[in-house]
Parts: sequence; C-alpha cells; structure tokens
Amino acid sequence: MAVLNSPAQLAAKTNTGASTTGEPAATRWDIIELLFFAYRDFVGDPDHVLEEFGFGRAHHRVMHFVYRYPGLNVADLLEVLRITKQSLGRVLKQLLDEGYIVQKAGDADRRQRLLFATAKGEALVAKLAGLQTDRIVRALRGLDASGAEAVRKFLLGMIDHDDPDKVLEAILRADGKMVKA
Amino acid sequence: MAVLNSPAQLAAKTNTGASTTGEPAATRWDIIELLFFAYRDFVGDPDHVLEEFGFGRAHHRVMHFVYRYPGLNVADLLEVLRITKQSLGRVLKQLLDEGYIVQKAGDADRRQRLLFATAKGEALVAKLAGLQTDRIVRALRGLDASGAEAVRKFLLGMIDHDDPDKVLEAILRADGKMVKA
DNA sequence: AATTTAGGACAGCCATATTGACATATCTTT
DNA sequence: AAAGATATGTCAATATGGCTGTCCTAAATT
Repeated sequence: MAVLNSPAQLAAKTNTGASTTGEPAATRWDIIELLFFAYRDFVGDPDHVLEEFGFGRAHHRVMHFVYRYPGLNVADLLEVLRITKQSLGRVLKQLLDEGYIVQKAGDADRRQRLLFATAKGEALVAKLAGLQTDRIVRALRGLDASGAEAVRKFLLGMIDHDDPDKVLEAILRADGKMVKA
Repeated sequence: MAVLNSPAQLAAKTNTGASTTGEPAATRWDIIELLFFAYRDFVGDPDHVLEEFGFGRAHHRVMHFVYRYPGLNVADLLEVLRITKQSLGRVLKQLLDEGYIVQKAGDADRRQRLLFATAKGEALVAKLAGLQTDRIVRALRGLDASGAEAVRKFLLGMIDHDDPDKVLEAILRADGKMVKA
C-alpha cells in the first residue's frame, strides 16, 4: 500500500455544541457509539452459537422471553418484540416443530396459547445467556456497588416507561422492589 | 375477556444460580433484558424519522459513521458495520445518489473512495443524534459524575477490544486520553 | 344470537443480509 | 516492465425477517 493504512489514524469530528452555558446539551457521540459497539458485540456472541442451530436472532429473542416468562401468550410476546403476528408465526412454528417450545391452552381463556420452553429450549437459552452474562460480569468488574447501580439506573432510564408491554411492566415492578430492598 | 389480562401479572423465573459462594456467576437476566429494552427504544427514535426519508437503519449507520469519521474509506466502513461489500453497496449508492454523501478519491491511494457527509447528510445525522442524545441525557440525569463514569466504563467493558476495526480503535484511543485528562 | 377477540395461515412484497464470480483501476513487488 | 495484490464496484442468486392484507376457527363477551 501507499500508506500502511490510510487514513493512518481516523479522527472523529470534534463536538461543536459543547459548552458550560445553558445551551442545548452537546451531542453525546461518545455514548451513542459506545452503545452501538457494546450492543454489536453483546448480540454477536449468541449469533455465532445460533448459527450452529440454524437459528437467527429472531429465534433467540422468542426463546429468551418464553423461557423467562413462562406462560407468556402470543399477544404479549408480539408487543415485547414489536413485530407482527405473521413475522412471529414463522419463527414460532419452527421452535414448536423442533421441540424448543410447547403451547398450552389458557386456563381462564382457552383461546390463548400459552408458551413454555421445553428442557431443550431451556438449555439453549441458558447457553446463550451464559455467554452474555460472562460479558456483563467482565464489564462490571472494576465497578463498585454504586457503579453497578448507576449502570442499572442508566439502562432503566434509557427505556420508555409510558405504555409498557406486559414483560417490561414486570421488569419495572421488580426493579421498584429492588430499590427499596 | 375472562380475565382482564392473563396472565394478569407476568412473573419472571427466579434466578437459580445465585449464591454468595464461589460458584459460577448467576445469570444477569436483569442486565440482559435492560440492555434489550434500552437498545430497542434507543434505535426506535431514529427509526421513526428515517421512515419519513424512505431510509432504514442501515442508512443511519452508514451516515452516522461517515459523518463522524470524515474520509472513512469503504473497507473500514465495512469492518465497523460488519456487513459485506454487496450489502453496503445498495445503501451507499442510494445515499450517494440522493446527495447525502460524496466520494473523493484517496490522496495517497487513488483506488480508495473516501466518504464524506454533505450538508444534507450532516443535517440528517444531527437530527437523529439529537434524539438519541436527549434520551441519553435523560437517562444520565440522576447520576452524579462518578455514576456517569461508571456507565462509560461499563459500556467500554462490554466491547471486544481484540482486533478492533479502525473506528473502534479511534474511540479506544480517545477514551484512553479522556481518562488521563 | 351477534360481535369481538386470540390465534393461525396464505399470498405476496420489501429491506437487508449472504455467497460467489468477475471487472477495473491502482498500488506493490519482483 | 511484468506480475501480483488490493480497493472498489457489480452481477446473479439466495435467505432471513420484517411488512400488509385477507380469511379462517374457536372461544369469549355482549
């Protein structure tokens, strides 16, 4: 090459909006990009494993929430994933056919198909969550208890709290209890 | 309905691996899910705006990094986005055709097509980054300086540091300087 | 009995990703 | 100068995971 790598050293644009006065807050390019890279690598680990199973990210999301919230119905799952019934249909059918998930008619409302992870499904979720937990634990290392609490508060603050779906509601409820505990 | 919402209150599986002994770390379901929801909403804001432009998330990612790292070449962009040349091709062509990005032959290596955002491109990136910054600032409110620093450290720790692409390298370099400053 | 709801299924479309092959211009190496 | 490697672009074919719209059944609500 003409140059080892050109541009040899990339430089980011400097932040123009910054100031200590009452102007609009400076763009947080740092956090925006850290979030991008963090999430990219966070979902990258599971992606590799899923490939071996012939599954994609969509299957992971479904398996995860079904395992975590046993008895979740289809409507609630759709709201969490923010996709349509038709999109979920294909993925869910695969997971049912291959024995990762089972359905059970609702007790109170027998139209509902409540979803449960099988042992096979649990094993897959555990494997993927293990990888992600490893990464999280690594990232939390070096932070004290108050630092870890700040991380939780930050992530919680990034989430829209108005009109939460059922799953998010459960999380927010649990989090409220945690703070008091 | 038989019941207002069934299950009326979802409950998450309780964490089985938890303990204070030297066992493998308990799965961090909390952080895993907070990250999912936080990222879902974080990219949700831009998505709505992009729709009006007839663009998708792919266009956002390209525009963002081209604006932020002016003179980025195609190869480096591919590494950041972790997609193939062919996938980038269509998106990039659209952005070029519609005047959001311009190309310039590299100075040292004239095979390279260095990418730059136009004023039109800058405006779009600024708009989207503004939305995301609002969310970030909101989430950081309530955290003190050490809390905000913990968040940065956590996100940084979530990222794979081995074999970084050019853009990530620039970020890591900048971050190192920040810590000293 | 009529209507609504939960869920499933079909058809077709679109965006974004993939691989593989190949072309061109330019840089590096011999 | 010739050969090889590299940066980028492009063509063709394919897969995944979204979408809309329509229609259907079973079971709930009114």
